[in-house]
Amino acid sequence: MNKSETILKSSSLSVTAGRKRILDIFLDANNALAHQDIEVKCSDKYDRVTIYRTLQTFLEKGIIHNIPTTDNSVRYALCNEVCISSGHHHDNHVHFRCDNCSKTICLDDVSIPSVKLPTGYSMNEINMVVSGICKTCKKVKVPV
Amino acid sequence: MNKSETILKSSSLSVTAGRKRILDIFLDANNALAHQDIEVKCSDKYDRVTIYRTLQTFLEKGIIHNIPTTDNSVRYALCNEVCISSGHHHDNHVHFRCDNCSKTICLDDVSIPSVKLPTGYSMNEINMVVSGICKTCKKVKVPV
DNA sequence: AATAAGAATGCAACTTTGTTGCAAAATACT
DNA sequence: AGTATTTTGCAACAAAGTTGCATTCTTATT
Repeated sequence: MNKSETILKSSSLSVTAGRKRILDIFLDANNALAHQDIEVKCSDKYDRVTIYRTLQTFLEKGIIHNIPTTDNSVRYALCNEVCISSGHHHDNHVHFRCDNCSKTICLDDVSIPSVKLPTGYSMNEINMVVSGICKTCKKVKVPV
Repeated sequence: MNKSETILKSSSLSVTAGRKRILDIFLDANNALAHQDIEVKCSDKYDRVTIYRTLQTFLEKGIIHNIPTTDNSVRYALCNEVCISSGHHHDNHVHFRCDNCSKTICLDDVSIPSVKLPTGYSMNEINMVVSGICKTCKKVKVPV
């Protein structure tokens, strides 16, 4: 039993070829993916609608989490083990979006600092997205 | 000369009825607005396309800034005075999204704490969105 | 292993959202 | 006021997302 299958079972989801494929795409990716990215990789085999529904299901089960963007293309990334097993989100890490290659990645080791909200506000989730130049692009494009 | 007109002129934009109207909508609003919100309020008078182009222009001129979301509906909010006059963004405040009323607001007084990125990453912008229950909703829905 | 119940998928049709080119209208400049 | 320049609205289109339903696949049970 491979990894994707294990994850699906532990989330009490039925194991289907489509779900395994999409999950594998996430497992292979080293960055967050938009719906479109996934569609490009497997729309020949699986319907667009299936991809929408699968992402929705994965979100609900806490297999993936979404990362807000300012360009109307929400990105999704695998949750870490703790998150998946507990069934709800413990994503307390910062996300990084590269201005050059446009990739979005989870900075699993950088946790979101706490903030104090004004009186009357109660906090549920925090999201933090930093943009800039990523490690890989910095190496390539040596600043003048 | 009213406020919207002043802002447009100081951003060296030609003053048109549509731009004034959209800017007034922002000035009246106490929360961030999605394209859709604006469309609802004035699509009878101004074309959808005009709204898209106007928001784009306002963004470029630094009159508004956008707030990332996880629901594919980017929201826009007025920038503060400093930001508008300087022509580029100094939005260093936290945004709050209420899970109950879905309104997104700028917490102008809460500034985004700094984070240390891993070696090799350089920072450009930071975005922070906190979700939870806002002041107004808290008052209304007394927790059991 | 066969089967039946339930879940997931694909398809079609549709709605909503966003984009582009171009002619008409409005604005700003002198 | 007249003209160059911008902005707008329209039309047509492209892309993104949703819904209902019939078919296929999974899973649990015998």
